[in-house]
Amino acid sequence: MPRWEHGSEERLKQAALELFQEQGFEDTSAVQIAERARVTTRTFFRYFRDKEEVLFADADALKETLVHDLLQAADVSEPLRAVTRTLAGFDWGRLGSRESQHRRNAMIAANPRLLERELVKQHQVADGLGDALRRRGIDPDVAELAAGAGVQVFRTAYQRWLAGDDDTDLTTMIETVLSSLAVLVPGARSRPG
Amino acid sequence: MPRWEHGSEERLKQAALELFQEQGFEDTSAVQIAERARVTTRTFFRYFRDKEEVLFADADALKETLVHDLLQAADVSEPLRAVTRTLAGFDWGRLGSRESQHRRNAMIAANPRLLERELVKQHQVADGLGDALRRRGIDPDVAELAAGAGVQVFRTAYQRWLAGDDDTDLTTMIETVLSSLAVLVPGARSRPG
DNA sequence: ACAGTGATGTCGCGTCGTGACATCAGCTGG
DNA sequence: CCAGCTGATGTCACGACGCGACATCACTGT
Repeated sequence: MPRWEHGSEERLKQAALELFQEQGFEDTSAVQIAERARVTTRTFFRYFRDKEEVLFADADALKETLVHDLLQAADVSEPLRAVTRTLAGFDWGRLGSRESQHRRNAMIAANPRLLERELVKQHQVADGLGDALRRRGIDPDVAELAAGAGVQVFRTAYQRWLAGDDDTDLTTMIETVLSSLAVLVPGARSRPG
Repeated sequence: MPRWEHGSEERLKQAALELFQEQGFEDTSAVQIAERARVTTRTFFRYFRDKEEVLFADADALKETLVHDLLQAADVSEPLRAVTRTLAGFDWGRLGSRESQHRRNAMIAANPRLLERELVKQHQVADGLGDALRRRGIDPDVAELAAGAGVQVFRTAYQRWLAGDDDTDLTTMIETVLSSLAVLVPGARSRPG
């Protein structure tokens, strides 16, 4: 097998993000992206299902990583904590600076179609984590709920971290949000210390 | 203001559901739907944003109802229970027989685009319920988590009810799932009785 | 030199969704 | 009864989307 340059995908992604930044997502067409990357429109759609998918190119790999981490986790006797620990353990800086993640987030929030896609990706992560928990021997219903709630907790913490009013660590943020979940559950008592 | 027949919307909806049933969602075009309803394609898109939206025509009204119910709820001191009670209190039979809801569900599950839309609608319901809780004086973070978790619980219960292996009541199903959530939270003890 | 393979280009097509304007029915005041 | 208004629908044109089918070109190993 030849060592293809595989330059197109990266160039397309780069071109798309630039154009989204310059003129917004809606007002950027696949044709424009392809032109800037010096390929055909057809080629664009070979690499990306649709325009939306460019912004979520890493999501699938991210999911795989998280699932892998959870499968390797030392202790899953408390499923919800195992999930949040897994999410907290990931190096989110790999996805770019907080500033750039913030811009990406704003763009997604501003566009219904992008918001849909984001929810799907999060849902898929939750699904994957739930499946991982089941493979670790957790009861199916509990696994699903733990994964869902865990992702929910993370989402809240992540949004707060993105807002960046204070400089709290993402891990700490997750812990804070998680602890507030305890008061939700009937019969729960707040954690000591 | 004239008493318009307003027949088009209902006819379009009817035609669309028939065609989806007959030949699947993907293989049905807006043109076909419009033809069967004896209107123009343009008219179809005046009533529905897109093909997907036909299957979620009632979702917005449903959300409003649920939000209204939660705002009127007697007791929200336990936010999560308030949410699940609200969801359990709704008359889901209004959305059609369990059989027809099951078919609708299968169709959605089989199509990525429809799945996206469904997640969005559920998310909007959770958003609305979270907002309602906030207006009832619940702490914002707790409100968001309670709404999210509540919808999550409901979704699990609903799926199980749809599957219909046993003939358990939806309300009972919700209660069952909810009780299993308790074991998730660190420091929680299971409910007595 | 040759055939094989994978990325890309080319062409054509049906669908999607919308803006702009025309039309037609019914109602409303004179 | 006419004129004018209003809201639903039709008509037309258009750009964007996404994909199937096939051609082409670069590079590979033998």
